[in-house]
Amino acid sequence: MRNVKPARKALSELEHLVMQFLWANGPSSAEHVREGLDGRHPMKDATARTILRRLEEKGYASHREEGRTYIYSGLEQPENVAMRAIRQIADRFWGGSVQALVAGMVEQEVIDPRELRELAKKLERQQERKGKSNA
Amino acid sequence: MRNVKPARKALSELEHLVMQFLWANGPSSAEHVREGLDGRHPMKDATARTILRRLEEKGYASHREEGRTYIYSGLEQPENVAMRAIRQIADRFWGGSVQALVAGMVEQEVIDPRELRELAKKLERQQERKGKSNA
DNA sequence: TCGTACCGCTACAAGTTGTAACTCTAATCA
DNA sequence: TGATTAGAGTTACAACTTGTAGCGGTACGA
Repeated sequence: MRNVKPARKALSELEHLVMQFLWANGPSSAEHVREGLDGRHPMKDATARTILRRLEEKGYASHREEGRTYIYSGLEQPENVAMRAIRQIADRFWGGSVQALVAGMVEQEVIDPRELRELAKKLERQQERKGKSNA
Repeated sequence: MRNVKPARKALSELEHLVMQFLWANGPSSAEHVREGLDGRHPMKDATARTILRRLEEKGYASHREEGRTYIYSGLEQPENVAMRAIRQIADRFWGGSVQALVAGMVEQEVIDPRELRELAKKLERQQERKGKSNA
């Protein structure tokens, strides 16, 4: 029964957007975030701060103080967060089987099997290299 | 830009559980659902009916009347619903690239590349057979 | 010293979620 | 036929989430 994950609270749309910003731009102040998202989602500075605070509460981000400014950064890599989401889907729809999930993707024509095989081959080679290098 | 999906409302935990029941057991009455989930999630019949009604409102289920009883069934296959979720993840984390998502799965060791290649091969053969049969 | 930048605290309306009572009606049983 | 019952519709409601932000305090720079 795989490691019991703390079922972290899910991210809302806006929280997600902010996380994406943090992931893309690295540690940032609230003002930096607000400014950076101004094109996509304008908001007041107070709003940006609220979102960042909530992200911290939910365990997705943390801050350090730099002078009087809070600099927020993502606690996890996006891949990690994504994988939790994927595993949840596998759990809910295929009793946790990731193989079944991938098979579903092919059946539903979300990915082409030929393409998938090519990709797998490439990834396999990559992993072999990695395996050798840190053996 | 793939067919524009109506961004269907997401399923809550309990709604999901009920959908799983419908998928696993086929068309069912409210009482049947309540009874079937009694071990996992006990609830009153009124609650079961509310959930089923909401599922219908959200477009996940529909009912037909059998005598005075409503028989609910899932409108979509679970695979479809799952795929929407997966695509959303791909969108959010990899700009929509399903390949990148799969690569992420390998990197995060959610699936083994060797295993993936085997699976891909099998699926490819399957698809070829299918292609031939309904050509 | 005074404005400004930035923080914490608090709020709030709208929506979601789980839970269910209450009511009405048609079939059912005595 | 009158009473019971099963199952539907309607309505409610508290807790929580989400987006949005005001307000007040404070430290720092001019």
